[in-house]
Amino acid sequence: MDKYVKVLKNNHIKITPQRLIVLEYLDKNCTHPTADEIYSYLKKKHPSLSKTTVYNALETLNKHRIIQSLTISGNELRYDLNHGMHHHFYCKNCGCVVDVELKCSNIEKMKKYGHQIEEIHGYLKGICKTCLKKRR
Amino acid sequence: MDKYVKVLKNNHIKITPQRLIVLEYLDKNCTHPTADEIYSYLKKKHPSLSKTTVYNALETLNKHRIIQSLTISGNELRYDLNHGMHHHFYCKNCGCVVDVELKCSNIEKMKKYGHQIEEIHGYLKGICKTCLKKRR
DNA sequence: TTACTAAATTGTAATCATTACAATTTAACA
DNA sequence: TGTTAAATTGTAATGATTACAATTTAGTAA
Ligand SMILES: [Mn+2]
Ligand SMILES: [Mn+2]
Ligand SMILES: [Zn+2]
Ligand SMILES: [Zn+2]
Repeated sequence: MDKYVKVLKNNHIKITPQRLIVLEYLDKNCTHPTADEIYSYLKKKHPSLSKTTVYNALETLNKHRIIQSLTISGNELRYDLNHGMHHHFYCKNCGCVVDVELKCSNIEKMKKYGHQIEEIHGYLKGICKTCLKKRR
Repeated sequence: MDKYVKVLKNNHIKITPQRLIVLEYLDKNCTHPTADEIYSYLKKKHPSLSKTTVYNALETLNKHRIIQSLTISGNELRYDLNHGMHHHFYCKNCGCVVDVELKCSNIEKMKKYGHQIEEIHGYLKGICKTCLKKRR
């Protein structure tokens, strides 16, 4: 059975071609794309796709914790397959978002505050390696 | 000399009443307000204040690292006086943003990636203590 | 396989935070 | 006190996201 069909089945999500291609796109593109980037790319091969459907699919996948949304860039959400806890770096110059593998020791310590923690996001911002080189 | 005047002077920022009241508001309100919350409150005592001016003041203060902007809630920026590194908790139920004092050991480790780090944000999301109690 | 139905998709319009811009005002300095 | 570059103001534009109603479809059961 198809890998992505299985993911949706396991989460009791109705299987639709639109959800499958959005999920596949996020699985194969680790660029933390925006909804519009996902839409624009998929629209080429699937002209009947609606942007609203992309938003709906992302919301559904997010609710089931299959993907996560990143608020790192401020003016638009970015999406990421939920493959274990990791942090992110955002380049203020080129806008790229890349993974940063850092252990986070804060989860345990948070218990004392009494809030119920459901998500942890570590966002680092600055100028990426590539942009730094170009500036010389 | 007034405390806030001094802050602007030290940063070579032209002193205007609008910048002063925005800065004072953020100093006295640790609620991580949005631009609109700041504007709506100040507008009452300063009817000639423009929302654009609030945005401009926030941008200027942010550029000089006197304040920081938080992208934690996704659909709007929140602002915070820059009083040392600290993390934030966002309640998905009531929308509140509160400080979380956690040491972050990740700054040193980031050097290996080669990116130039200018900001570090730790965002925790879930349901706050108060909302948890109300749900029982 | 077919018919049914709740849910998903689609396209368009609305919302809302933020930014752009041009006219007016003002802080800083000589 | 006069000058001027910068700041403020009000309005219009932008752009991501959401609301909504009409249409289509996935899943189920006869
Ligand atoms: Mn990632
Ligand atoms: Mn804070
Ligand atoms: Zn870059
Ligand atoms: Zn709450």
